[in-house]
Amino acid sequence: MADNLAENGRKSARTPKHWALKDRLLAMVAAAGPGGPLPGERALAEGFGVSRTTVRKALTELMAEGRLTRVHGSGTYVGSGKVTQRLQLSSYTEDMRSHGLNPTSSLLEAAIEAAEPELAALLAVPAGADVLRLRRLRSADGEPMAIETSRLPLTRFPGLEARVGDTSLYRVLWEHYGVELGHAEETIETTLATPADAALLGNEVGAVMLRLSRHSFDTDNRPVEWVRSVYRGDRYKFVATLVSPREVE
Amino acid sequence: MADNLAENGRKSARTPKHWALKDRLLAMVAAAGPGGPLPGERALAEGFGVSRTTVRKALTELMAEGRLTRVHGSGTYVGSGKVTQRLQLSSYTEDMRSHGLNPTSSLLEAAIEAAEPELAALLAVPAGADVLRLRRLRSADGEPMAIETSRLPLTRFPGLEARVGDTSLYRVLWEHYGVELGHAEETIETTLATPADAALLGNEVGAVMLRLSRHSFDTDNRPVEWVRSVYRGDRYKFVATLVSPREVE
DNA sequence: TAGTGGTCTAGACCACCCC
DNA sequence: GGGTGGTCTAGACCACTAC
Repeated sequence: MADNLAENGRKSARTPKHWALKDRLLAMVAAAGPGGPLPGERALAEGFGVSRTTVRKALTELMAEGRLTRVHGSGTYVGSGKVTQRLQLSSYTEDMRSHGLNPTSSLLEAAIEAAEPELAALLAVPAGADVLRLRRLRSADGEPMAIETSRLPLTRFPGLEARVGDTSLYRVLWEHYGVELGHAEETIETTLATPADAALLGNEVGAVMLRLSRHSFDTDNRPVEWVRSVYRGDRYKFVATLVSPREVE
Repeated sequence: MADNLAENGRKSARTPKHWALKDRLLAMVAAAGPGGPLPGERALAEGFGVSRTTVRKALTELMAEGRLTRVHGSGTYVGSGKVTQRLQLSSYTEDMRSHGLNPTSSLLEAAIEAAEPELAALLAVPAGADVLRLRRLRSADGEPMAIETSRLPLTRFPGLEARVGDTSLYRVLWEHYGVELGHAEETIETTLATPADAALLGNEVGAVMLRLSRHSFDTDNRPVEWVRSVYRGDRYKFVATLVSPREVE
């Protein structure tokens, strides 16, 4: 068996210099240990006999893989690996705590907007209806991790804008409106950090990100929120439990 | 409310030239229409009055976002957007068909290996036990989309290596071994295309990819397979349905 | 063979951090 | 001020495609 190997040699797996460099850099990463510093880019370029551009390309890739972090005026350091977050109907706070991290969340913005037609359809309100837009910066152990923008229909949750603060949004929904989440549709894709993302997350523009879009429904199947989040691709992975259709019933 | 805006101006959202370029390129994309060609990189550089390096950086980002595809000796073309795949215990084939795409799958490799300790633990077999490794290239409408590597315990499925072919693996498991999948744990994260990935997928080395790792169990809760896949980040997004713990019971 | 994208270089200048 | 990362340039050469 195993010899329809799809033309092994022909489309040769060429290894660019920047890719090969990664192995040598990884050795330095191992030597430096967690959080340890690497030599500067100019020193690396000279040491490896390549251009600084090539070194930077290799470093950028290692950063995207979560092996390194770069701090602008300061230096390049060994990264702290990825955190696994479960895709579930629970709060960010609980989730981080279960990983032994200290989660914080700062409200960047809370504003009322008129629903665009698309958003209106998602939230089952008339176009132009009042919608509360919440924008949060999520951090863990002081490091910015994700930016999350939620939209909720104020027609269903009158006065909600005055009740959002540091407490869990889902708790507010339950205690003040008797609403409990039943299910959600969550989409995951890759995206790149915009200048605004990069400024908030201490990232580079164009850094690899994971974009999640969540459409949540209550136990009566009515839409509750529409959330778009970007998570640092070098710090996060997500895990979901899939069940057989027969098991759900 | 809404004025703990986290120092709006200070960490200024600088917009690099390559990022600004994207808007102008996007206009050309809209004009060219689906599949249409863009001018060559040298022409773009001259036209926009920037270096070819900067043009390439912008093009690379647009490619990562699925707006463009580049073909080596040929040119740059308007991309075809992302396909949404549902995270569920179903076959790739069924999933693609439901999107009106014509899925194909070629077996790159089928080999027997001795289970490393980690893999052995995942498959609940003794270390060193025979494991069948299957490597497939998944395509849709002729375009390579994903590389999938599955490992199954041959101790549980004797003779499986002779039964894998073009039929669905899950069908073989059911018809010959009476095994049906019950649930799976699926992890999603970003990664970059290795030289081998790039050669198979017609990609660039370092292109943004989605890595999925699936650990599948049968209806008796015994592990059935361990699968690692890489999907082109510019072509795929995934969607999962989340249910409240109370609903599952 | 001519044109396209893919890789790499050497060097410049800017923005930021730390002393 | 001196060092670090971030951006950009102009140009060279290679690999691949199309003719």
